[in-house]
Amino acid sequence: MKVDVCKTQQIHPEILSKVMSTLLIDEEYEAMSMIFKMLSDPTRLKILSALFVSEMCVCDLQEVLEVSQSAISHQLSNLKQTRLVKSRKSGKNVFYSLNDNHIAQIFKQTLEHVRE
Amino acid sequence: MKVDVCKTQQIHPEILSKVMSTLLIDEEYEAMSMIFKMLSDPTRLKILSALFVSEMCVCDLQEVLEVSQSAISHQLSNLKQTRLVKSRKSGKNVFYSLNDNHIAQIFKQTLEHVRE
DNA sequence: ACCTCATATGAATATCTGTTCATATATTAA
DNA sequence: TTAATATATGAACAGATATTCATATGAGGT
Repeated sequence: MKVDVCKTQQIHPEILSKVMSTLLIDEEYEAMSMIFKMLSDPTRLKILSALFVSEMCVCDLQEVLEVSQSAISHQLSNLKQTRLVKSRKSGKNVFYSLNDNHIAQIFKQTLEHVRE
Repeated sequence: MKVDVCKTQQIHPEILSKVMSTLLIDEEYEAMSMIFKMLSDPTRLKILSALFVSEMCVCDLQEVLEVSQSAISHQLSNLKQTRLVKSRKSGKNVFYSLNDNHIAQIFKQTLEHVRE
């Protein structure tokens, strides 16, 4: 049985120590991956990019996206739980809006990349 | 059976048209979500943040991360297929490095957000 | 040629994710 | 109160994903 361990160990000690010293703590990687996960679905991306323009109620979002009301509600729930959006009630409607300044920048930067 | 369609339609026509005109094409959302998906896993994030510092061979990466060689190889393969990293062979080693300038910026921006 | 080390890869598996369907809740109008 | 609209939500299901395990490939060293 082959053991899954690098035998040589530390082929490049200088690089290793340099890299080790710049690594983040696990909690930071977890937190970042959570945000990226929220951005990794086209439906949620569309919702967010709509909200960049204006706050919107679910019904309006339904007109803009081509997705069922239920699917939109579920995704809004995800976005809210991770604090990317917030909501306010007004009569029968619930209006959602961005809860995060950084997201638009991250979005923009990635769009630039994609368009290259 | 309840039909999943908003009856009122266009509660806020001004907002709707404004939002519609700024929406991207589906291919762009797909492409962006692909990139974010690559950033949405802690193992891949660690790999990328190590590569920000220096190119590295798989064996070195294994020292830095606490993940099996196989898992690292699989993830490097994913990162390579989506063009986030590139590789070069040197003897028994394969060195991986970043293939994308934007990624570091996106990473940095998200880290700032997380640390707020 | 043989052995060893570094890396890759296919299959299997467990977990996670997004959508749908059905239904619940809540607000307003009649 | 009853009906209708807007939104939320739980369960079920299909598809995606990350890891592991076993093994394959490939390059050097002896």
